[in-house]
Amino acid sequence: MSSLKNVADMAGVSVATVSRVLNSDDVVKEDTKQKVLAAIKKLNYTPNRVAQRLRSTKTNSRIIGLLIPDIQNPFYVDVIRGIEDYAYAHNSVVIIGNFSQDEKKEKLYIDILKSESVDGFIVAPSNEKDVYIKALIEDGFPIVCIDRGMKDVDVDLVKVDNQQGVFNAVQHLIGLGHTRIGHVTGKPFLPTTHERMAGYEEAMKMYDLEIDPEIIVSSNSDYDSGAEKTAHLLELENPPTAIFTANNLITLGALDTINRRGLRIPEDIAIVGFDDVYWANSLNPPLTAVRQPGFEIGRRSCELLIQRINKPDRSVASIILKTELMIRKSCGS
Amino acid sequence: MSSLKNVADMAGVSVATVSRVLNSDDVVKEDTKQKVLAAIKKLNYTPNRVAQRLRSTKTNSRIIGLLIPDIQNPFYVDVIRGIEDYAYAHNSVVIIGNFSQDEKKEKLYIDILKSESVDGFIVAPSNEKDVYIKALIEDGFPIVCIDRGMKDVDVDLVKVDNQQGVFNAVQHLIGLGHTRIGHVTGKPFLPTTHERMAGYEEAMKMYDLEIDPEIIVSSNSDYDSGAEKTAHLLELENPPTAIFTANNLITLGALDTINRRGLRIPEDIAIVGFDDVYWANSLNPPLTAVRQPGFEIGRRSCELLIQRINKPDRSVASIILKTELMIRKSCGS
DNA sequence: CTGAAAGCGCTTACAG
DNA sequence: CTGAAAGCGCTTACAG
Repeated sequence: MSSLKNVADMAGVSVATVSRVLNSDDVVKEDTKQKVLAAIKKLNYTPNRVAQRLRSTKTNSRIIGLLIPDIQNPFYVDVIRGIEDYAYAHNSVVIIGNFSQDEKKEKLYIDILKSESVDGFIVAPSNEKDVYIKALIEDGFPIVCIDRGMKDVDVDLVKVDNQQGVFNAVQHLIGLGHTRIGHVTGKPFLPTTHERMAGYEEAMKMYDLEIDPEIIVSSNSDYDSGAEKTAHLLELENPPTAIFTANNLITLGALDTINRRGLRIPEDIAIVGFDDVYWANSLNPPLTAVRQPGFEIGRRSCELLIQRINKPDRSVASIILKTELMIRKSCGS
Repeated sequence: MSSLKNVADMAGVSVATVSRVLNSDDVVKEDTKQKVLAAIKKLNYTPNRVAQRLRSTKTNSRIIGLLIPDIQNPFYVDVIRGIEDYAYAHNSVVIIGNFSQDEKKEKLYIDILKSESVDGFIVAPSNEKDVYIKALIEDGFPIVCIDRGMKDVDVDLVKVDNQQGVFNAVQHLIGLGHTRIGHVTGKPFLPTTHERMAGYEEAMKMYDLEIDPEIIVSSNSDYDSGAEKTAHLLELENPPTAIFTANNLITLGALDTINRRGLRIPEDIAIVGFDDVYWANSLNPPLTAVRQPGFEIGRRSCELLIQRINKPDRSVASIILKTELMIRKSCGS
C-alpha cells in the first residue's frame, strides 16, 4: 500500500503538503491541491489509520470500544446494529468486547481497548458502581453508558423509561381482568431491575391490587433462570394467572417452561415480556411485549460519544427514550 | 498512560532493553530483567498496541477484521461469539463490519479495515466470486472464509456439511410419512443454497419421491421473503404437507405465516428448518431443526486465521463440520 | 503558501 | 549483554 511519501513524490511536493490537503487545510493553493489529489487518485492512496491514530487525536476516523454484557441477547444485537450504523456513516469503526457478565473479562477488555487507543467507549456497566468503568470516567475517557447508568458519577447515558414501560404492560394485563400478576425480575443489583420493579408496583397500587412477594421472584436475567423461576411460580399453591418477565431472555425461558408443561397461552397463563424481538410473530401465540428501541439506543449513544470526543467538556446528557407496548396475543383479548 | 521511555527511565536502562524484556528476548541479563519488570509493574505499564502495530507485524496482539453479512441472523451471532472467544484467549481483538448484504458497504469496510492494518480477515463472502474478497486474497492478506467458499481461489474455509444436514432433515420428514415436501430455498447465487438443494434432492430421489418444481421456491434468505414464499406454498392447489426452510430467518418468517393463518404444526403443516436457535424450545411447538455448530465454526476460523498469519505459506485448509438434527415437535411424531 | 524537522511509542538491525 | 539510532506513516508547530 502506498504512503504519504509516495504521493508526495509523485505530486512533486512535500509530505506536509499532502497531509494538508488530506486534512482539508485550505491554505493549500488550488493548483498544488489538484496535483496532490491527482496523485492520490492515481496511487489509490488511503491514509494509514494506525499512523494517524498514533500521531494525533484530532482525526475523524474514530475507533470506538464497545463493551457488551451479552451478545446473545437480541436487545444488544439491536444496539450494536445501531452503533455500527452510525459509526459507519461517520467513518468510524467499532471494536466489540463481549464480556459475558464476567468482571474479569470486562477489566481485561478495558485494558486492551485502552492500549488500542480507542477514542471512546460505549458500555453497559455490569453494575451501578462498576469500578472499572468509574475509573475510566475519572481518567477522562469519553464514555457513554447504555441501558444502565452509574451511581455517584456523571456520565452520558441513553436508556429507556423502564418504569413507564412496565407500568403500561402491567396495566394492560389488569385491563384484561388479571389481578394476580407474577413478576420474574432481573438480577437484583441492576438499575433496570429496580426501575422495572417500580413500574410493576406503581401499576398494582394504582389499581388497588395486592403486591404479593410470593409471586415476585428474582432471576439471574438469563434463559435458564427465567425457565426455572417461571416453573416455581407455576407450582405455587395459588399461582398467578399472568406473568410479567423482565427481559427477553427471561421471557424465552418462561415460554420454554410453559410449553413443556402443555399450558395454553393465554388461557392457562398470560405473559408479557420486557424487550421485543423481531420474530415475536413467529411465536405461538404471538408475544405481547414492551419494545425498547434498541437500534435507536445504539445510534444515539454513538452520536453522543462522537460529540463527547469532539467536545470533552460539553455538559453531561441523559437521553431517555420511550418504550412501546406491542400488543399481540399472549395476554388474552 | 506511561510509555516505554518512562519504564526505561525508572529502571535506569534504555528503551531497547525494555522492549526486549517485553518481547521476552532472552539475551537480557536476569538481573536487569528484574529491574525492568519491577518498573513495569510499578508504573502499571501496558504497551501501546497502536505503536506496536505501526512498527512491526510480529506481535501477538492481533487485530482481526470480521465481515459479516447480517448480524441479526442468530447463526452469525454464534459465529461471532466463537471468534471473539478464541481471539480473546489469544490476546487479540475483533473489529466488526456488518455489511448487511450490501456490496458497497462491504467494499468500504474492506478499505477501512485495511487501513486499520488488521492482521487478517474472517469473512462470509457475499457470493462465490466476490471480487473484493478475491482481490484481498490475491493481495496476500490472511483470510479465512466461513459458511461459504470462493470460486477459482484457494482459501481457508470453515463450514458445515450442508448437503448431509439437509438430507437428514428431509429423510426425517419422509420417515414420518411425508411425501410432498416443500422447500423454501435461500438466495439463488449462494453456495449454501445449492448444497442444501442437493441434500433435498438426494433424499427425495433415494426414496423415489417426486421432485416437483412447483413446491421448490427460492427466497431472499430473509424473514420477509420466508414468510411470503411460505404463504405462496400454502396457497397452492396441491400444497405440501411439510416444508423445509433453508435458514433460520426463512424459518421464522414461515412460522409467522403459519401462525397468522391459524394452521397447526405439525397436524396441518410440518416444518424443519436449517439452523437451530437456542430458544427453539420456546417456540410452540418446539422446532425441529438442523443445528450448525456456529460457535465452533467461529472458533475454528479464528484459529485458522491466526495460524495463517503466523505462517502465511502453510497449505490451504478446509474444515467441514457436521450438523446435527435436533428432533423436537414440529414435524409430528 | 510550502517545506524541513520533530515527534507519537514502539522494534530492530548494528555496534560495541 | 546493552545502547544509540533509524524508521514505521503520519501531523503540526515553526520558519521562510
